[in-house]
This record gives sequence, C-alpha cells and structure tokens, in this order.
Amino acid sequence: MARPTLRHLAEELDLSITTVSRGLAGYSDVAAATRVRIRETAARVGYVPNSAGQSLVTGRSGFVGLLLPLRDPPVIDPFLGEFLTGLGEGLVARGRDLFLATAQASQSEMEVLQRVVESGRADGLVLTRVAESDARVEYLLDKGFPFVTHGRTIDENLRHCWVDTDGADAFARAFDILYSDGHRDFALVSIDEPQSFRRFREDGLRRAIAARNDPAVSLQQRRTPRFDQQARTQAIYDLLSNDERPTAVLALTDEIALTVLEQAAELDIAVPDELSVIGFDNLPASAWVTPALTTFDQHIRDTAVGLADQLLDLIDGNASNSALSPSHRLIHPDLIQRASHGPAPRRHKESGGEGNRDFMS
Amino acid sequence: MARPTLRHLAEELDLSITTVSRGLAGYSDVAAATRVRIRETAARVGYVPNSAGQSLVTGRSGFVGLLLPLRDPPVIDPFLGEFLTGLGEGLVARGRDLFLATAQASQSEMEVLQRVVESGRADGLVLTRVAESDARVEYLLDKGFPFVTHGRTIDENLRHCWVDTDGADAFARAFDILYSDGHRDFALVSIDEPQSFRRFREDGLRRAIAARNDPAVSLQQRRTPRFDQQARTQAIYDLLSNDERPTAVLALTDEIALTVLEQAAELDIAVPDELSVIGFDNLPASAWVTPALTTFDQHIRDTAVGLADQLLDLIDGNASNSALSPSHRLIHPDLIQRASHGPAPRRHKESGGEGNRDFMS
DNA sequence: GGTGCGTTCCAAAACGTTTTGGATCCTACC
DNA sequence: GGTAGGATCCAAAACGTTTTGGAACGCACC
Repeated sequence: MARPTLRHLAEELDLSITTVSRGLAGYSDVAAATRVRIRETAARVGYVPNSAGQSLVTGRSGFVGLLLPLRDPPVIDPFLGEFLTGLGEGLVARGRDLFLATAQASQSEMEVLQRVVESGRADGLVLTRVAESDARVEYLLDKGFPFVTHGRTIDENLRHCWVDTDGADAFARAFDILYSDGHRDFALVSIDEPQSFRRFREDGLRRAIAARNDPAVSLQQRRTPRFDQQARTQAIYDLLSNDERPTAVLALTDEIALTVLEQAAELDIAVPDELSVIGFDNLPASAWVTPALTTFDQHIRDTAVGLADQLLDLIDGNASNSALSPSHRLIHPDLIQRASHGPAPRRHKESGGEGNRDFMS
Repeated sequence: MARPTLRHLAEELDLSITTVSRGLAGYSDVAAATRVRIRETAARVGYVPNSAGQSLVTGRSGFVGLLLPLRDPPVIDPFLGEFLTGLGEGLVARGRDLFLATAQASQSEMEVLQRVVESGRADGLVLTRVAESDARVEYLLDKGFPFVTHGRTIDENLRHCWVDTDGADAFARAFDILYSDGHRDFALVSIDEPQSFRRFREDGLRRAIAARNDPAVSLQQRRTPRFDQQARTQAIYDLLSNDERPTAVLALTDEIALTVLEQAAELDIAVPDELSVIGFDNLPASAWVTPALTTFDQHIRDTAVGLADQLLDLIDGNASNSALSPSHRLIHPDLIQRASHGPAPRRHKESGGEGNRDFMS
C-alpha cells in the first residue's frame, strides 16, 4: 500500500474517519480502549498524517522560512552553516521544520518574500543581515506576518522582534584593551555598505574613543566595497605603508583582519610587536593563522536558537504580540584573546613624553 | 483582505473557479481576452496560489528535503553553507524550494526520514555524507522514494543516483606529484569512521602506490576518531616526532592537514623544506595559513547544483528511472597548488644510493 | 433544418485532514 | 417509567486547489 490515510485506518478499524482522527489526537471523546486500538494500528502501518491536508485545514504549514540571499558575485556566507544548524536545532525541538527560500539573482528578494508570505508555505520568517533600513521589514510589518530578524534596523528598533550581537560593546572593549596597552594610533578597516552591524560596531568604537576624551588618540578609517577583495587589500596596504601607520587596527570582520595580517606580513611588519590587530567573528581560519587572531565570538548558533524560540513564541502565541511589545535580545560576544595584539610599540622617535607625538596631524 | 483565493478572484471577475484556475495556468480552453483579464486581476490583488491546496490535489509538495544531521558533539559541517547555497541555486531555477529536516539527537535519523517520506512534505530527498553502507539508502530504495546522494555507498554503486568527488583520483595525483618530487616516505592521516569518502581516498592512494611498484616507497597510517581533535593532534605529534618521520603527509581532509602544519611548527619542522603536506577540501583557512596549504577543491557548490538537477530529473521524469539506469556523476577535484609541498629533503645520512634507506623497516 | 464541430465556460468531484454539531446508547436518578 | 446526563461515536462541512466530463452556444456545411 502506498501512503496510508485516515480513511484506510478507519476502514481497517471499522471506525469513522472522525474517530480515528480524534483518537490519534488524544481527545477524551473516544474511549480509552478504542484510542489504544487506533494508535496501535497507526503505528503498525506506519501512518503519518499528510501535511498538505493538515495545513489546508489548520492554516498552518509547520514551516518556518529563511530567505537565502543569493549574491550577485556568488559569495558564500561563512556563517550560514552554523546559523542554519542553530535554527534547525531550535525549531525541531518545537516540532517545526525549516524551509529555505532562495532568491534567484534575476528576481528581487521582495518578490520571493511575497510569494512565501502569500502562498502560506511558512508560518513565520527569519530575516538575516538586515540593512540599516530594510524594505523587507517594512513589508512584513505591513502584512502583519510573524517574523524575527538577525540584527536590528537603525530607525525603528522597537517595532519587531530581533536578536543581535552587541557589536558596539565589543568594539568598545577592544578599544579599551588596546588603549590600556598603550595604543593611541588606531585604524578601523570596514566596509562600504549600509549594513546595520557595521553601523553599530563603528559607533561603539567612536563612542569609546569619545569617552576617553584623550586628544592623543587618533583614528584612521578605511572603507571598501564588501566583496571587493582587491580594493580591500589595496586599502590595507596603503594604510600600513603609510608614514602615519597606526599601531592598532580594528577590523570590522575577521575576513578583513586576516587580510590585515597578510599585508602586515607582506610589509614585514611584526604582529603583535609592531602592530596589534583585533577582528570580529571568530572564523575558523582565525585560529589557524599565525599569529592567531584575537577576535570576538558571536555565538551564531545560540543566536539562531534564540531567533527560533522568539519566532515560535510569536507564531504560537498571539501574533499581535509583535506590535505590542516585541522581544529583543542582545547577545554579548566573547573576546577570544589570541596572539595578534599586545602592548603598543615604542615609537621610532624616543620622545619619552606623552602628548608629544609629532607625526600626528 | 487576507489572502485572496481563487474564489475571491472568481467572484470579482464573475467567472467560475475553474475558469480562473485554468486561465492562470494558461489553458487554451479559456478565451484569450478572459485570460488577460484573469491575469491582470490576479496580479493586481497579489494572488499567489495556496500551496497546501495545490499539493493536496497534485500530490506534489514543491519541496525537496535535506536531512540535516545534528551531531552529538555539536560540530558544524564546514561545507554546509556552500552546499546549501548550491542546492538552493539548482532548485530555484526549476521552481522548487528546499526544506531542511533536522534530526534531533534523541530521535534517530531514520525516524525523521520516515516522517518526511510518509508525510509527503517533500517530493524528493538529498542525502549527504553517506556511509559505506547506509541504512537510509536502503530504506529509500525500498520505498521507491526519489533521492540522490552526495557520495557513493560502497557495496552497490549502481542502484541509485549520486554525485561524488573523485577522491581516489585526487589522492593518486597527490601521490604522483610527491613521488616525482622525490618523496618515498609517506604518511596518511585519516579518520576512524566508515565514511565512504574516506574509503575512496585511501584506496586511491594505495592503488597509486601499488602502481609505482617501488619497494622504496613506505606508507605509515594514522587513524583517529573524526571529532576528537585531541587524539588527532596526539597522533600527528607522535607521527612527526617519530624516528622514522615521513617526508610527505597526505591528510584525508584540510582540517587534518591544518593540524599537521600546526604540529610541524610546534616541532620546528620546516614546511615544505623538511615536510610536504597536502590536504583535501580547500577550506578557507587553508589559504590563510602559513605556509598556505596545497589541497584539492571539491567544487561543493557545483556538486550541489548537480545533485539538485539530478533529483529534479528523477522527480519530474519517470521515477523508476532510478531503478533502471540511475545517473552518476564524478566530479574532478582541482589541485590547488600552494606552498606546503616541495621537493623531498636530502636525508641526514648522505648515502647517495637509491634503495639504501636504512631507517626503513 | 439537421448535423457536426469548435470555442468557451462551468458544476462537481477529489485530494486528506480537522472540527462542528449532533446522534445513539447506556446508566443513574427521581 | 420517564428523564437527564455522560460516554462514545459519526456525518458532513470546510480548507483551496486541479481536473474530469460535460453544457451551452455559434457557425459552417450538407
């Protein structure tokens, strides 16, 4: 027999479809003995409810969707695997499955979004990599569709549920560590795109600098397009071969930090003796490289589990909960101290004094 | 209005549900003018067919499933992101979505498999990381359910569709390169688990050695549990601090190769001058590490696209195609020549002669 | 005028499930 | 003996779609 249905069970048991259905669901409506009989036969023939039938009548698909952004240059998100594993873990614990909606390069992400929402293929959505202001968020809020985001938007942080990494705090901590180690000449190497994670990390650094209120502190900034490795390498090369080379570099991501290490090696700049580098992400490569990169771990997997929980609360509870008091969670990244940072080098000019750093503008 | 249905459209257009449905599907039995009218209104109200209704009547869910193995120690598959991106790419091009079934640690993977197959949530399945003999494959063959696997099983390669990397060939090539560079003392560092990719790679190496038929060639082997990094490091340390240390190490995976590089550095063994190392996988870390690792690129993304194509052919075409002449594809990995391999070092004993290597057993 | 055919439309059934609103029978109680 | 109420079961409707098997109409042809 192909797939057994409720009707097959009903016939075999000489019961009605209703009774079989309610027996399986455990309603007190059906006699205990009958319930046992039903369950036994169901188990024996390996009955599994057809999900299309189920979701047609319940209005629930049992799926949570994730929009998979297919980038124009085919770049693989290094966190995707970890993130998905976490989502899967969080979802399966509460009986849902994950569904990946891939956006073709040709059609816009918004079209895919609409298709998913309107077709009822998913009961809720997870959005990643939100932009500072994000059209997807607006659309979903407008539709009243349950969703959570990994990362915040800038403008209106309170209108929907999110989980985010506290990048501002991490960058402030990184700065404090380096400052305490005597560094005064900083550089920030970042990207050229209005991603909100960039905004928070950069702001965190700037606020930490401002809080010190030390005129000796200088900050150079370099921003290049996110997926243009060549431009990035060039910018870092320029930064490091500069007369006013910084003694400490904060990289927006490990990917950038690794390039900093590479270019430092290229220019025979000793890390960490002459240059301290701190990244963010804790990529696997960061542990293998020499010197091993000091960085922050985002706990991507935990973040994803948290997002799954948040979303399921939204779906299972009252969906309008989102509008009333959306849940937010800021995850505290862990500093992974490794070998790429250390005390500031003595400057070439042995001036001794503190505020007397003539190479600064 | 919530989600518009065919009935809403029909009422608005003063047509029957049938006509609207067939108009949208483009059947010739609705007048061209009507068809245009239908399409216009559908687009205007943003009609998207409800997928539960659709799949209930068509028997197709529109989903392809992937079983996500949740490992007991929570290890993240480093290829998952790339693999999924490829799958998504291959599927979206032909109008399907991907669905991830996570297996809880508690329930066995087989239970999840059965649930997916019987519930009709997926029209086909992708299996990864097949074991030398795999219960999942047996089950699906038995059920006649469409599926493809990434990797082959050992025993019966011809009963189902697969795409695999030609690991045997890669390891043979790696051996030939090292042999031509003068290496005679080899080691293979591998895992302790009956994964079929291990089998093929190891066999490829052994056959290449046999083909040379050179009694001067020796091969030491080390196998440790797959996810026990400590045991692995220890085994590699032992191997390299051994009196009869090899001059060339072939690592089953880059993850292993990186540990070899790490331990070589620990023991002050210069790579590649004193030790050549070749890996397999082309992990991102392998490019960043010093010396950069020579390895093979598996083209995971292309592999995944190929799997998607194969599976959709199976689903859309005749499913029994699988039994008659299942499609196989062997992907040729690319050698990525980097800095971790080179000519064999002169041995300490300057014996000059060829077959006169007294430290060998 | 009847026949046949092509065009355009539609009512109804079907997919498999859950839920609603009883129906039936039995027991207990007055 | 009649009735209330509990226990157990079920027929039918509903979810939204696709497909089957016509129906209705107009036109051309003999």
